Amino acid sequence: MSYSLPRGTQDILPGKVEIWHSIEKEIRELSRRFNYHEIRTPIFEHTELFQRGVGDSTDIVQKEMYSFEDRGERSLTLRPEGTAGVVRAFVEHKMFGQPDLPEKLYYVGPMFRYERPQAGRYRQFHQFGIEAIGSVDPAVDVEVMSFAVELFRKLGLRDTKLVVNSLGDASSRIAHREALVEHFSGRINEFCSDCQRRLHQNPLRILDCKKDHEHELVGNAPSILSYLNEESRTYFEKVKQYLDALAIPYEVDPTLVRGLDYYNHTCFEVMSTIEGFGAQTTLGGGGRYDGLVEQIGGPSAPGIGFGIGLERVVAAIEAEKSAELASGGIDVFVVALGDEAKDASVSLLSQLRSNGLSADKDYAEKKMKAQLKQANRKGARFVVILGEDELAKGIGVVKVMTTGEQIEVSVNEVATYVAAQKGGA
RNA sequence: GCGGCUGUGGCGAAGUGGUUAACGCAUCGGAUUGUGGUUCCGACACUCGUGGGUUCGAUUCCCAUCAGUCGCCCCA
Repeated sequence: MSYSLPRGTQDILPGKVEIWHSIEKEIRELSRRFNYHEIRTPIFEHTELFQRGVGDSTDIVQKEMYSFEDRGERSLTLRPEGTAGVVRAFVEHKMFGQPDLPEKLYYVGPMFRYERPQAGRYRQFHQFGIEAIGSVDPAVDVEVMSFAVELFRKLGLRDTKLVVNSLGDASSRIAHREALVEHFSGRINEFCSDCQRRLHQNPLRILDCKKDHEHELVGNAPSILSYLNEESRTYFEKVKQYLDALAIPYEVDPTLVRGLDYYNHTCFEVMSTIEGFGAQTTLGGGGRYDGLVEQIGGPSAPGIGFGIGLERVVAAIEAEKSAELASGGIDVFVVALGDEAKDASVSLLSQLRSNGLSADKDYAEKKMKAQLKQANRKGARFVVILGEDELAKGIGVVKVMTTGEQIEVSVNEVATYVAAQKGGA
C-alpha cells in the first residue's frame, strides 16, 4: 500500500455508512420538531476567532488546533468545535436583530483537533450541535437538554445518563476557584504530580482525579454549588424544576467541569454507562455561554447549546447492539448469456431502473453459474435471465430467488412485471 | 506530548536463524456444455509494514522509522 489515510481520520465504508444515515435522519427529524434550523458555516475560520471564543488557556487552543497560513499570510484554523463559528455567523449576519429570539440553530459536520487518537477520539470527528442564542430563560436550557436526551432515546441508547451542574456566573466562579486553591494549597504536596499542576491550572480537576480520589481533602472540598450567588442559585433551581417537570432523570455533579472557557451557569454532559465502552464515555455535552456573543464582537446576548460526538454515538449504538441494519439487497439482477444478450441487458437494466427498481448486472464476463452466485450475494430478490433462447423468443425469464420459480415474460414487459411483483410481495 | 501492545495473501490467523511460509473464510475454475444459497476436487503470498544493521544466510535477532490499537493528559 502506497498511501494510508492521515492519522486520526477514517473512511466510512458502505455497510457502516448506513448507521450514519440513520443518525443523521434522526437529527434532522428532531430538529424539525424542536424547531431548530440548520446553519452551515465554514470548516475553517480565522484562528483568532477560536482563540477569543474557545479561550486562549484551553487545551484546544494551546495544543490541539489545526492551524495554517494561507497564501495571503492569514492564520486560519480548522474548526475544533462548532459554537464559535455559529456565534460568529449570528453576529456577522446581525441575527440579534430578529424579532423572536432565541435564534435556534443546528449544525452537523466534521471538526478537527490535533490529538493522539484512541478509542472514541479522532483528529477529524463529527459533531451535531444546537445553539439557542438570545434568551436567558431556564426553560431554554431545559429544551436544549431534553433535545439531547430525546435524541439518544430515539437512537435506542438506553445506557446513558444526564449529568448537570451549575458553574454560576463569573463572580461565583471566581469565588469558588479561590476557595478551592486555598483549600488545597496547604497540603498540595500530599497529592499526585498531576494534581499539583492542576492546583493553579484547573483546581476543579483535582476533584475527579482517580489517584487522589480517597484523599480527605477531596471529600470535604468546597462545592461550587455553595458558592453560587443568589441569582445563580435561583436560575439553577429553576432548571432543575423544569427537568423534574419533564420527568427527565439526571444527577447533579458539582465537580462537572467543561473544557471550554465560555461556559457559565448551566453545564451538562450525557455519558454512556455501558461497561467496557472505553475511556471516552462522554457522548455529548454543552452549557450556557452568556458572555460569548459579546466576546466575539456582538452585542450582549446570552446563549446555550450542546455538541454531540457522532463517532461516539455510533460506537455506543454498536456497543448496545441496537443498530437496525438495513437489509441492503437489490431488487433485480440481470443475468446475460452471450454477446447479443449482453447488449440487450444494457437497455433492460435501464428500463428496470426507470421503473424504480434497484437493478444491477455482471460486468466481469462471468459464466451463468457465477452470475447467479453474484445475484445471490447481492441479495437480489429477482433475477432476469437473458440468453440466446430467450432473445429468439423475445422474452426474459424472471426468477424469484426465494422460491426458485421461473416465469417467461415478454422482454418489453419485464420491468413493469417485476415492479408489480415487488409491490405485491 | 508521554507509555503499553501489535504490524504475515481480500479478511482472520499459525510459524521458523537456513532449500517449497500452515490453516480457516472469501474469491475463481471444475464436478453439473444455460440456473444460486449444500457437497466434493483444484487454483490463489518471487513474500512476511518500511529502512538499516548483525550473520555465510533473516519473515524470524537488534536499531530506527511509519502505521494501527489501547491508556495517560484532555475532551466529542
